[in-house]
Amino acid sequence: MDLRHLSFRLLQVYIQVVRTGSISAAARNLHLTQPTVSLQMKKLTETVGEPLLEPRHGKLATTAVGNELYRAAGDVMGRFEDFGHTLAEARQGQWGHVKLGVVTTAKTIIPRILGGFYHYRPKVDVTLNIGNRARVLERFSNQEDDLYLFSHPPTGTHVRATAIIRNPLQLIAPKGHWAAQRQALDFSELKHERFLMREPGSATRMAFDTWLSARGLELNNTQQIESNEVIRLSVAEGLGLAVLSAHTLEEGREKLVQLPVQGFPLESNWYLVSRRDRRLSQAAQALVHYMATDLAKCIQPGWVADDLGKLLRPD
Amino acid sequence: MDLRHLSFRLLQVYIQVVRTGSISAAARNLHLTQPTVSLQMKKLTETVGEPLLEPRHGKLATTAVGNELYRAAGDVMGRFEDFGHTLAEARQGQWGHVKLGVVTTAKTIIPRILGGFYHYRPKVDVTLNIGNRARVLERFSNQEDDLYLFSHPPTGTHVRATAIIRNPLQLIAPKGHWAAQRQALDFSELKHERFLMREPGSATRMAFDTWLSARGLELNNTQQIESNEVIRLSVAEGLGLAVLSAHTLEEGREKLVQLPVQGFPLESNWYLVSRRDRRLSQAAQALVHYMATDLAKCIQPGWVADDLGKLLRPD
DNA sequence: AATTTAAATAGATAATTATCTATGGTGCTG
DNA sequence: CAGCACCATAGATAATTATCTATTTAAATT
Repeated sequence: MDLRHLSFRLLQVYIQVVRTGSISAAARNLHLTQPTVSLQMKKLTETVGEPLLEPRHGKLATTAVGNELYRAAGDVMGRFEDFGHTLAEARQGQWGHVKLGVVTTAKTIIPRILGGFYHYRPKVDVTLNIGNRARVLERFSNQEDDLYLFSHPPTGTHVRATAIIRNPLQLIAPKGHWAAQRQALDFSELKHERFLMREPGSATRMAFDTWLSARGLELNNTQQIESNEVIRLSVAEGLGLAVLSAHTLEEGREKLVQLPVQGFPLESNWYLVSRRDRRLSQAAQALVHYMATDLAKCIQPGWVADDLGKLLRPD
Repeated sequence: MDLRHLSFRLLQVYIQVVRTGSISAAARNLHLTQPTVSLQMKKLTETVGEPLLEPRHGKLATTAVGNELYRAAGDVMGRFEDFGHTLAEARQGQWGHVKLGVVTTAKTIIPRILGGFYHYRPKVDVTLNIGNRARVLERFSNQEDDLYLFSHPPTGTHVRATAIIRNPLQLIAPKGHWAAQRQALDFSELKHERFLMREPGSATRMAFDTWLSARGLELNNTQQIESNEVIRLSVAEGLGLAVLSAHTLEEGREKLVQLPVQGFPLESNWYLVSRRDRRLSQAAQALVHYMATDLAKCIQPGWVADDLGKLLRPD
């Protein structure tokens, strides 16, 4: 038997014929004409190579082989019905995978977002890829993930970026630092202090550098450290000052103070980034939707960006 | 999703693509060209309405939906492979149903034949319909069974009948009957005896009547009894003489004698009958084949008809 | 025997499929 | 950067399918 030319439709028709025991009745049920069904049965019989139906007591009944085929056909249709249901769920984003590329800085808020999302769509599987900006950028250009979280989104026409979470960059000093006594400070007063900074290319560093150069300022005592945590601890130990995302200061802030320098905290945001040239899976769309509507439930309300609705508006 | 236009072939191709992770490789395996497969994947994707494949690490990998489809496709193909095997068995007549219509007289040998056949083809299911000649004839004309066993097959061009078992009709008398003393008898000497006979239309009766009228003989003392067993017992009790199939005399012959009348036993046969206008199922062919080759194993060899080979020769 | 119902066959057609060759784009690899 | 391997698209065609209407044949019922 050559299965190739068997189609699901044919099996569907066959099942109807067997169930009704009549070609005409099957035709009526399927909104076909009687000859159509008759012909299809003929073709099916030829494909199988054995008689499938025989008249018995005025109805068509299956032969032994026909009955086996009926069972096989039923199993097969049932299996594909299941698939259809699964598919429908996937269509609604009930179900599926999302791959998320995240820059290291953002890793502190991610767990709360995903925690909330898990309750919203328990069957959606999220794979998280955390890396420094360079690695995530590379993943972005290789299209390895569905969605990305950046502080400074890459540029390009195929990039779709929406600010979702505010990310104030604070200027911090160790508790007891001289500048902490002051009511107000101008940044120029700090230019001889030592600053602990992330590597160039990191979003925090970029924002700070931009701010500095816009004001024609230059620092002459800096040290590069590649981890926000280490920077935070180092500042606490009195090794210098730093500009850090407020999110990394959630804990262990007892030994730190925020300096009242004009212009700080620097306002920046985290952006949810996707590629315009790639269709988002329904599961990914569900995540976007969740962020647009329920982010405030899992993030301190003050940190949520102003216009989350933008996420849902096509552009 | 509309399953109708899904064909098994398409799923087969899809499975290859998923397994090899490459359209070109799948095409080679299936002896198709690469664009063919490419196009088919496109069509399949359209049918499902969701992306199924995505490039990953230089190969094509399934999406979540694609993977579900792959599993469904695998299940379905597996199911139909099973069916294929079942079908192959049925093709060899390993398997299936045979319906057999048998006249009452023959019921004594049927169990032995079917017993042997059961060992030959244990999975073939035989349904036996036993009736008097008239009922079996009716079944024959309604095509209710696959094969029939008659003493006098019906006539007609669409009837295919082959003698398979000899059926000598013996003239019997009660032990101690006057005629039993004689070395040889002429039938005319018995014409005043009472004869117990089956109803007109039964094969035994027909054979006897034919024999009588060929010789211009007529009986003037007959009684009709519709059962061979009752006739046999009645003869034993001295109620008269009878002509009976040797097969019905297997047991209880102590009180009977066979009269040495010229021309007896009447030679007749049982015929295996089928309809030329109806294809025999493989299972039925297996039964025919069994009779042609192994009948001697379950029937006393002297009773097997001469040319069983005729069963296997198409005509 | 007449009527009704169901199945098969014939004949037709528009749509679809399966398949090809040829070509263009993309992304690795030496 | 030239070459290769891979996928996608275009364009073409012969075969097949799905479907119809109309008719014939067969079976069942009055």
